[in-house]
Amino acid sequence: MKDAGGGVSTLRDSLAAAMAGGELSERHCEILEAAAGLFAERGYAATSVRDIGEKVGLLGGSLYHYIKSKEALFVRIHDMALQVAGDRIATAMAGKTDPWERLEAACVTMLEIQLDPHSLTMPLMNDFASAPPEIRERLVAKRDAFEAIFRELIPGLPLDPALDRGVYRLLLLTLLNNVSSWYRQGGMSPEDIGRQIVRIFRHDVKEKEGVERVSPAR
Amino acid sequence: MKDAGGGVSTLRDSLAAAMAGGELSERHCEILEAAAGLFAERGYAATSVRDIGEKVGLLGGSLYHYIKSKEALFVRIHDMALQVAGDRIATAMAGKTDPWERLEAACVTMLEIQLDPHSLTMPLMNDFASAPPEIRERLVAKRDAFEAIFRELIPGLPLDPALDRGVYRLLLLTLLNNVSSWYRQGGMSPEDIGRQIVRIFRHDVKEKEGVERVSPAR
DNA sequence: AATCCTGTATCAAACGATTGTTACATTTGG
DNA sequence: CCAAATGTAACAATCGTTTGATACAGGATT
Repeated sequence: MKDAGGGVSTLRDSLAAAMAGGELSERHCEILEAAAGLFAERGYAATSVRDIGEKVGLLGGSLYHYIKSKEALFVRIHDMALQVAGDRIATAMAGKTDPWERLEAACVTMLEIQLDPHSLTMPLMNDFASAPPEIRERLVAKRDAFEAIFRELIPGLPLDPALDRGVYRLLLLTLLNNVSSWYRQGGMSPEDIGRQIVRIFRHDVKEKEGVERVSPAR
Repeated sequence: MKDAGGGVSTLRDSLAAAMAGGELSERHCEILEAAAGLFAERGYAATSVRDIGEKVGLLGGSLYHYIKSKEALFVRIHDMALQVAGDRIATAMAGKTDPWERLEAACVTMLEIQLDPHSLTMPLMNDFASAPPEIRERLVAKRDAFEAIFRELIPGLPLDPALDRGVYRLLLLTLLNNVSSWYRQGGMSPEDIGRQIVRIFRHDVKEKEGVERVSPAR
């Protein structure tokens, strides 16, 4: 797999790195990871601190020597997940120049992250609903920053002008964020699904006849 | 009596009809409607019975002369919303024969339902996560039945064979179900968005030249 | 070597708040 | 005056969180 420079490719990797750097104890890692899984699985409101504790073999109250609050824990996980995802997508796109290829790389990578059962991270990108309004603000802001990747990617596409680029971007992101709701292992691979999505979303501008155009790769 | 040809078009209408039919008291209606709004807004786990009571001007406990339990309330709302949506989409498609037109009618109608601030209904179609596992089963089953509309619609499309019809359907439904997460009033209309979606998803099979093709035998 | 000290990690138990729910009393309208 | 509608008040459970005690490690002191 791609291991570019710093090579952080999953939440777990990121946690391991932070651990090696001495910023995080092993237990701290376990807790973040367990919490990430539960939040992703059942949502913020439906996940109790005691649930998280049980998953790492601690009492609920014992977690508070590692976390400041449940909210802070959630926010932290969310931030880390976005960071990891952003980095990984960026490195996946690096090198590619063809706009559609770049888009495909971004989509496939995003799906690989979200659908990897071991990375248990990003499904919480859509859990804003059950989170307290105060932290929701923060989450939305961070996610918007993350989505800047796509905001920069899409203007470069030779897209059929009949399509509104604004909704186009929103629809694509909506899709990438929610495939996790029906994806089951054993069927199509994240890569296959990503390619299908790009195939659906690929509508090249119609080339006018008589206009020379060096067509990119294909 | 619900006449499929005539006019149940929102959850509120459906409630009004049930009220007129004597099946539901007015208060009962208010409660269902308020609950629908809150469930849609914050999810199942993050909505308390007292919240619902407050919205209709009652104490939490007082609701229990109208509902059996919070779970039953949720299931009921979910079922009604699906019923209403199914009926409305069916009537919107009635009459149309062209496959793409039928698809567009279904998509636009689905979005109109989900994005209508007065119908406050269907966003809970994706709130399975925070609902107790027992009722989740039931919800999934009902939703699958609802989605049969699309399962029947898509085989009729003259679709580019490079696209897998299975994921195609899933992706389309994912989109329709989640536009509500970013839709804000004042921008594009639900109809506009629906049309954009169909435009993106429209990939006709390439007709081979010289091959006569009559309407698909079936 | 035995003792003390300090800090971390964990548990046990409880706090007050909130949850879904119920039993009973009270109001209200016909 | 009765029945439906609503309030009052509490139940046990669970929530996030805090407190205080306990166990155990290593380093410093005696």
